[in-house]
Amino acid sequence: MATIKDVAREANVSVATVSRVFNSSGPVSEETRVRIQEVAARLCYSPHGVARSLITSRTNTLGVLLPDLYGEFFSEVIRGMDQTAQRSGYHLLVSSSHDAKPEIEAALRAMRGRVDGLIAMSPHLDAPALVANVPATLPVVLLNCHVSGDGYDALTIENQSGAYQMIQHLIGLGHRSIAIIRGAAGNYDAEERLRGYRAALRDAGIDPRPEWELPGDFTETAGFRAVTHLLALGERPTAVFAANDAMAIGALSALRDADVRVPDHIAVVGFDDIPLARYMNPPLSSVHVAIAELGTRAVETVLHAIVRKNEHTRRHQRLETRLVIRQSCGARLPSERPPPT
Amino acid sequence: MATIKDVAREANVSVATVSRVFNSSGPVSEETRVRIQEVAARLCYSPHGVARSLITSRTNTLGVLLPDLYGEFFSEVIRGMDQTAQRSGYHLLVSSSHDAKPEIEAALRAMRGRVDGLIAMSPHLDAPALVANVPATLPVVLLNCHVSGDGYDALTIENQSGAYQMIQHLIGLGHRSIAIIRGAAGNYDAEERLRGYRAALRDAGIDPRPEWELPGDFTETAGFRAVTHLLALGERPTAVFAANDAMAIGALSALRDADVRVPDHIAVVGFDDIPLARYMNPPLSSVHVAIAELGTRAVETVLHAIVRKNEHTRRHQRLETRLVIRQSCGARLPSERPPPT
DNA sequence: TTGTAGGCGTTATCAG
DNA sequence: CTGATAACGCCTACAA
Repeated sequence: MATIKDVAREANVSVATVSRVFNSSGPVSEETRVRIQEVAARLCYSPHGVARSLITSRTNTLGVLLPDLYGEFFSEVIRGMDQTAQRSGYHLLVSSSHDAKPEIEAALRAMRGRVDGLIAMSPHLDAPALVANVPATLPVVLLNCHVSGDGYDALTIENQSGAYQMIQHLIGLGHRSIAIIRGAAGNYDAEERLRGYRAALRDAGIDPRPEWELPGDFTETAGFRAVTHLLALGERPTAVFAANDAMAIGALSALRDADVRVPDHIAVVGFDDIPLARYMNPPLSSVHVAIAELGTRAVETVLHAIVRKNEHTRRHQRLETRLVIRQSCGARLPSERPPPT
Repeated sequence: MATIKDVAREANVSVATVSRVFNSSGPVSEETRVRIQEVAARLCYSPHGVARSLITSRTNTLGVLLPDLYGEFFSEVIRGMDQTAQRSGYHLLVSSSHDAKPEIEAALRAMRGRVDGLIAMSPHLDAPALVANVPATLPVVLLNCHVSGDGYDALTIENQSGAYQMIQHLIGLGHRSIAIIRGAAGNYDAEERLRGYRAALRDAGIDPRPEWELPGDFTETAGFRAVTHLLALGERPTAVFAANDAMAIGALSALRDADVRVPDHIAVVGFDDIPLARYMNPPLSSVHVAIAELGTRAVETVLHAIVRKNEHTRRHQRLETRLVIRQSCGARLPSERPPPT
């Protein structure tokens, strides 16, 4: 590969001048500028990112640490991040599928010196682990994590109120026996959604039934199994709240196999409102989360911390949710159709 | 951040010795080794990746260029890539959502000097664009692209035979009027799947019906619209082949809305066999593609080209597909259940 | 407007 | 076993 020196030699100038034209960082006569650009084009020269990073100590790269996320949630959040990062000339260094703590810490260390900022979404991540494994000066945004204090920027979904509203909606439809398929153990979102579920029941004066709090892990299979288990129980709830849409889809599938009709015999609702939700049979009622927006906001926040370092104040942002009522919960509403555009 | 110099000074050794213990690249007495490690731990030192890259000219990073992919296909392919890359100590620099050619070329250039290899999945990418924008020495793997000659490693799905087999299966079930919902215009996979569809009809002596080759773009919405359009036509096919599962799901949704029963009134099949396919109502027959495996193979190939540079020979690999028959196509088979594990 | 030279943090090549 | 020292490719004062 051609280096800045090659270009300088060919164009009969110094490397400094070449650097100037590539960074617009100083006066260069029009004549030499075009000559240098021609030579550069001919030699297929473009600045070596790594070398540039070393001297400027900016990598134009954001680290993204993700857990073992499946399906549309993953792709949507990455899409949001990438689009926003690209607009500001940043790249994404992605490291995913981390579920064990030592693994995460290793990934964290491996990113050292390679990124200007970090977005970490990991249920197993806490402040001490961060302090020990990332330089204190590196801007970090915690995504859907437990946040302790305000040592870091944090961005979470309004899980609890979302779940609360959904359960409240079911109660409003007359349901009093409502099961939940819980998210992965130890997961922050899972815990908050469970909290919202419990609070809504309590506030409606409905006694909690531990046997109706079914374990899950956010996969379709878990939803399928939970419902299979549920149907084997003596008494059956009239509604099921899955802590995410993937599990709700698994639940729908199990109910269909058992010839239990939705929503006639049992109502099913989910959380996240992934794009597919509206195409389910029946269309799935869910708690809408702007997933791509979550990625966008995370990147915006970390970029702000990087670019406007001094005027940046750390804070905890929460992403609003809203109920999307379709047919799976039995509410009689004007049916929803895909967007006309 | 502490540098190698700081450690050297604190430990009363030269930087060379510190470098040796961190790279196990030379003899160091046990005594000084532990001393250096202690100092390094105390100072929270870890080698600066960028600086290391500059001298070793290895970044331990793979560039991944993706189009505007949606849903599970995207997440699965990234998962496969990341897992494989991690195992070999490589990172993934991801750049996605590229649909316009100039955009792709810019992304390509921006990766220069930042990656040891490149995996590019882009319908709009061709050999000249690559030659002009990436150093000739950079190992490149083309994913699901048109391949011209053997200038690059390439990895594609057996689209045509997969589609052929699926149509053949439908014909075997007695269908003779089969529509297709096509993939995005100009997309390589889309074209090949269409080719397989046409070939299967032709070989069965069935005349092609241009009005049953519906346009699509791989989204659920496109599948929904295509079916809506189809139902408005005078004559109606007895089976619909969607060029991917997302469109098949949209199709199912539209049929349900129109009270057309699947598979009784019309058969529906997809392509890709995304994890969700088996949870559809009815469970979706599809052409199975090992999506994560696609990512894995791509990374393995590019790593081979990097690590075993001299003994690497470029080639075109094709990923096998296989038919997964569930209920949406009306074949009477033992019903499939989610895996017991 | 242009050139010179120092240094970013490492590793690699020599000597000792 | 250990230590100087020269790269790696680039940016940036400072000098001309």
